[in-house]
Amino acid sequence: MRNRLPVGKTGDVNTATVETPSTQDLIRRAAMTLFASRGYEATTLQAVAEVVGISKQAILHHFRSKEELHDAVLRQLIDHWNRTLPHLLVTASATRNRFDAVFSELVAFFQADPDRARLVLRELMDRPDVTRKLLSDVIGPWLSSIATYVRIGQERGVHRADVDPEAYLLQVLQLAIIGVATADVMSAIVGEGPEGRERSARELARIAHASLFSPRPVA
Amino acid sequence: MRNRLPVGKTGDVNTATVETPSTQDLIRRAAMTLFASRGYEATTLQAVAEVVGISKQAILHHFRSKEELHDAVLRQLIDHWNRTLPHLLVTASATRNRFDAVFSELVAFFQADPDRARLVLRELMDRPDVTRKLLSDVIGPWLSSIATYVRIGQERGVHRADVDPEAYLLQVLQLAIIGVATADVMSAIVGEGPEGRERSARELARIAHASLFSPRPVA
DNA sequence: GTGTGAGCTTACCAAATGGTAAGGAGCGCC
DNA sequence: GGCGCTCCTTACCATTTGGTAAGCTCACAC
Repeated sequence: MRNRLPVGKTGDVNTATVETPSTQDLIRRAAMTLFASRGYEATTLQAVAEVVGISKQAILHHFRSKEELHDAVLRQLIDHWNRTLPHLLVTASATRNRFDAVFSELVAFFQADPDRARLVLRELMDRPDVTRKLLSDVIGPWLSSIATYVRIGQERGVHRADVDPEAYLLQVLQLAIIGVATADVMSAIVGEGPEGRERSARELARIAHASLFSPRPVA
Repeated sequence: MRNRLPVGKTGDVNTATVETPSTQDLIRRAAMTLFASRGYEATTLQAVAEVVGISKQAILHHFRSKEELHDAVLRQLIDHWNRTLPHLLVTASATRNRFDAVFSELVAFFQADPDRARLVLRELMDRPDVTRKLLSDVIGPWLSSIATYVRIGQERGVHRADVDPEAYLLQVLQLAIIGVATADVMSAIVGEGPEGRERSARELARIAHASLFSPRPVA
């Protein structure tokens, strides 16, 4: 028997302190990594089990099926997003240069765990119709909130008049996602190792910025 | 027995005329679609066979293994790219507004068959290390050629000085790819049906343009 | 007509997959 | 001590997977 630490009745909400991660958590994390890097179909329960160091059936004890595990992983990602959102928006209103702050937070969210970007991308490709709704719900509020901000900027002449706020934000979001998801491959073309990634990241920020803000009249 | 048309010795280079597609072609096309939409692992030979309307073993008659089929599909895509490249560059030098022409050609290449974008994206995610080399070889020349063009524009002051040409082009390429690959899902958020796609496409072009060209001094 | 060979089919297989059934080990509770 | 519960294991299973073997059939060369 493993994992018989004083962890409370398993299943109750974590009591905030940093505990030894439960087996469920370990499974979720391993599955996340594997789903993200190999895809759902290509990921076997066996592979997840080996990463965690338990038997395949132990997984099926915690999650009734592979699909339920998949759902759990996804829900965790969404939860994380929703928990990060407020912080992101607070950053937005607190800073002078709001947009750059929000944008770097957005990129940071995915860079903090590239599996997030990869997983989102996989979902977009593997289950377009399901993901469409999901994405609408999850990023919809975020989108219209920031879009409003962009529009205000447009009225003030700070933002380019020809920007389509929603479309623009979606493109930026896509860039952030694919940038992180394929960072290893794509940025390697532009330069070896961290240098390439650095250049890619910088250029990404530059593009997002330059295509939003009105050119300063070089007084 | 099927496909016993006057198709010449199978395997010889197509004699240019529009022929009844060979079974090999049909298999390749079906596989392309399935690989692109479901991924390599999730695509079974059985599924390909059903699309084509033959038995699974017929596929294995034409391609020694699933992997060989995969290679064939990829090679076809690369060939197509290489055949389109010259046309793309000719367009570049023939037009006044070179960049916009090249860019729209690039997008058109993927839009002409969204499976191309999806497949590239899959490769990037599923086999990063293999794809890194491949991509370097395939788009390397294209990249440095256009990068040079961007640099010339920079010297003339037409292009923004702070653009990192290679990094910029890669970002734009990524945007084109993901834009097409996830068009259905993402653009649906911005607007229903073709309207959303229209807005997304326009915004994509705008971003690429605005982040490259120097702001016109609004004389 | 008689090979010859490409194109395809039926029959078959070992391996791996997701999932079920049943049972054991350790803990808290009475 | 016995009960019950969670956690996990071994045993097992039907199905599906990519792939092999062998043979049928038609078109064409001779």
